[in-house]
Amino acid sequence: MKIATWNINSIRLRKENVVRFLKKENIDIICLQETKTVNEYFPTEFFKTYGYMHNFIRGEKSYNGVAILSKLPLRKKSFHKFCNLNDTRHIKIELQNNITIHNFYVPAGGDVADIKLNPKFKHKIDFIKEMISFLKNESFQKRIILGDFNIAPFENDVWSHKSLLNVVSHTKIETAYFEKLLKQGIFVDIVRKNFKNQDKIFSWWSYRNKDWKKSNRGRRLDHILISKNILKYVKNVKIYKSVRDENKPSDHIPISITLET
DNA sequence: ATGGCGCGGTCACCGCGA
Repeated sequence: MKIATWNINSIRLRKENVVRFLKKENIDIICLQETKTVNEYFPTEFFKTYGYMHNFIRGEKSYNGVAILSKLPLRKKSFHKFCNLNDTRHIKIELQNNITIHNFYVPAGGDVADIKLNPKFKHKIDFIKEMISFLKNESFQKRIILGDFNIAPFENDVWSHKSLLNVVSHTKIETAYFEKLLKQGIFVDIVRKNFKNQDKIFSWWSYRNKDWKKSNRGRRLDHILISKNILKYVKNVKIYKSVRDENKPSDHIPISITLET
């Protein structure tokens, strides 16, 4: 079973890119973020023609939006309204093998890393705090927590640790909460675990660089965390850097894990 | 030190991303 996560930055604009990736990599379940459309405009039927018969889609106009498209049956579809808002930043599904998947789109947090000065940063911090308590309260499930967390947690998850310490996504406030999430949820950062600590790993490169590959000012903002009780099922982890080179790409790239249950 | 680009939409400017 191969599961991927990808911040697609508009599903309507990039549905062909998604299909190309799904076919090439033989993905069973794709979890998308920033779909940026209401459910009625989501290309649900289009993905069914490629075998993704099962889905859980939760979108809104223009902003946010999460979706899970699957070849395998989904059961117990649900979502939680984080920060008591109606924005579309979370869905949860359960598979027939009892593994649950949470798909998250965490708020970006604006420019100023101060909850008193910047309501967007406060929203981000409140969201993560609630994520920690929400996930802690789900007991003893086999879980995969994935999506765009908008946090680059470790030194080699950014192109320059020094330059980004005061930049939202890599501040100590955020990275400490990420580590708290791992600890309290008893989660493994399976992507980081598959690399050496000193390896630079990125999942996002800004559109604003002339040559993203040459400047390589990336960050690892997208994550796949797994509960420790399914660590033994993990057979492979992949990051698809070449996808950033496609025509009209998303600024994020997909990541996948392969499980044998 | 700043700005760079790209998305959707009350659509040519604006809010937002990070």
